[in-house]
Amino acid sequence: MNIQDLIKNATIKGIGELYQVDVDTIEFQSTRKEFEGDLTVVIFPLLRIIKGNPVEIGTKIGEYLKQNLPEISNFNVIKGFLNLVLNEELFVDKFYQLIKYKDFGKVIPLSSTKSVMVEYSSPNTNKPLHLGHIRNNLLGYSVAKIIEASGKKVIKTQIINDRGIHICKSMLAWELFGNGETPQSTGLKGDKLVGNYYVAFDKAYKAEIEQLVANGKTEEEAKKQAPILLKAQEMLQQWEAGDTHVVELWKKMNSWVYEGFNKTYEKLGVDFYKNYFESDTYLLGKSVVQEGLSKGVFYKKEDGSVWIDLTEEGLDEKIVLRSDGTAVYMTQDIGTAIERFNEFSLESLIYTVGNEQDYHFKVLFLILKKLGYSWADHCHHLSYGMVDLPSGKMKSREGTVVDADDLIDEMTATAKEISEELGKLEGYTAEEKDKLYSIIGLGALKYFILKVDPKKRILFDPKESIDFNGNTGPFIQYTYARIQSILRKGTLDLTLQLNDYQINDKEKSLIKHIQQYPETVQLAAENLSPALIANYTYELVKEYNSFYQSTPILNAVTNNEQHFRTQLSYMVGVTIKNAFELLGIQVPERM
RNA sequence: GGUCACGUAGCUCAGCUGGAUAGAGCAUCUGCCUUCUAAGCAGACGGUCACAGGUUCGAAUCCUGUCGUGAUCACCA
Repeated sequence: MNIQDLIKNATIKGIGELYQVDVDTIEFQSTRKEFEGDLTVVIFPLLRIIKGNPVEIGTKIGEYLKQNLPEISNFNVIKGFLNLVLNEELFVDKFYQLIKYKDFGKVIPLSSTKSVMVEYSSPNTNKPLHLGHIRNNLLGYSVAKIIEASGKKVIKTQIINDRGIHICKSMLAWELFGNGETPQSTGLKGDKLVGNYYVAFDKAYKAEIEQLVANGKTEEEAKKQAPILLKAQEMLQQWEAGDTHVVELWKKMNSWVYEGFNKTYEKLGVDFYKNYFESDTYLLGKSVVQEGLSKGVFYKKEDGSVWIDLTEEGLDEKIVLRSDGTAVYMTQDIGTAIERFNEFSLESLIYTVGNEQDYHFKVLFLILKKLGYSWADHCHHLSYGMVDLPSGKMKSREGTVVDADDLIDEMTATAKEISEELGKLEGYTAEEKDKLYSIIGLGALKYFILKVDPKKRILFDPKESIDFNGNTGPFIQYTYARIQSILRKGTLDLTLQLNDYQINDKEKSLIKHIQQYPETVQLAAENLSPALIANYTYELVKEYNSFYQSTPILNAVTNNEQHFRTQLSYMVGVTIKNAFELLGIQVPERM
């Protein structure tokens, strides 16, 4: 049990004894720095149960606790706040408990055999990944890690949108203008090559529209009648009919794309346990719709299309099956969700998808619930804001996207530039340096994105690139590297327990922070927010740096101080490493 | 127009279930490298928490309304 819980229980018991009342909720918080004390009891809420003056009540409780609990060495009352000063030995004891705990930061797995599925990335196969996907991937991956650390099994997955009109556009353009180009013949990454043809299609399409408009068509007509679009639509029909030539081409071009995606995923450091393909799932859900129809959850319109009426829930009517009997996006998602819960023993399912689909998921979960699936309440939409550029929204067709690979390379290059300027890496091989630049560059990028609350939009300015000072990944990595340097130079003995060691305020504060880590992980898992972990780590690092610079160097202090400081540094290092692992960020041994 | 999200320092962001005098970084200014890595530390400057009401011992936090920004309201995905 941690110190806080111990005191909490004792306080509740104490108040019960003192006033002969049942207390269930007591508000605790850690004492603010300006005041003396470690733990604060807020008296005000008690006034509802215990009549009287808050200061008097606080003093009475404080005196009682001081007399009866050896853990409490002193107390003071300011307004309605009872500040408890804890015995310092407690912190030292706690510290040695933490050091010995090998899986520090990880919650012991529950005996539950159920898993949490986290879906993220989910790209289309007609274009390369961009900055928006990066936010999605980092968020999804990190949340998966955090949930894992909170003691649950996690299944990471993506659903690849490998079928539809978009990929047909790329395929058609490749046939028309491609001259048989391949990733091998061009040296381009497969996803880049296919993306280029998507752009080529759009260019040709626009030219045709212009031509048609010049010939007297309205723009709307032109958009629908452009020959190249009609051909793409025809291709989609051929694909659905299983036309050998089209299917072969589709397989070939998609395989190029997957090769390219995998390289990007590898660079980003994300992975998946299972991939779903839309070409396999797009027919799912139709039978469920029939079932729902007979149950009266859905209804059929005159033209044969199937709908659900959600007006009672404050939403509107939503189509679930087209009049020609084919599936829509929603149908497919209903089917896929059911299949996933059947295939795996899932406790919950998390979709990492941008906030432009908030409405879609609200409806999806509601439909699943109406269909009678009790797990519908355990489906979550991990919604995140768009990543905007100073120039406005990213649009792949207009070439205003920030390409994922380019961005990663740029970050690495910036890391290199700054590192060289500082010249700390003399004596390292080129290979070691490159590895480090990549760790730092990616660390900067990942931290920059993850430290922001997922719900909020991010304004990303590629020109200003990313700061390496302040609340950034490299700053934290740097602190970690410095700690490793201390450990290399000093002697670290984790078995040495200094029970009579007198800790100072900064050491105490650091121990409090470290101790708080598992709670932060738990909280982050509940809120699906890596930002909590990121900001926690930054605060720890600030605290550590302040401690570190305010203390004399190691060989100028007593043996005991040396040992304790080395141990404390070690523990901060472990905490940083653990936290960054949950964010998918590597930490360097030196930098 | 309906619905949802967001609005905190010049800029980028924290602020957990309501608690004490609103917190960082960047930028600007002042100190600190013969000392374990100065990608650092200490300090100064900077706020009508969009606005107006309400709930209460107490509101940046909860509720209502207004304004601003964005998303969404397809037989697209």
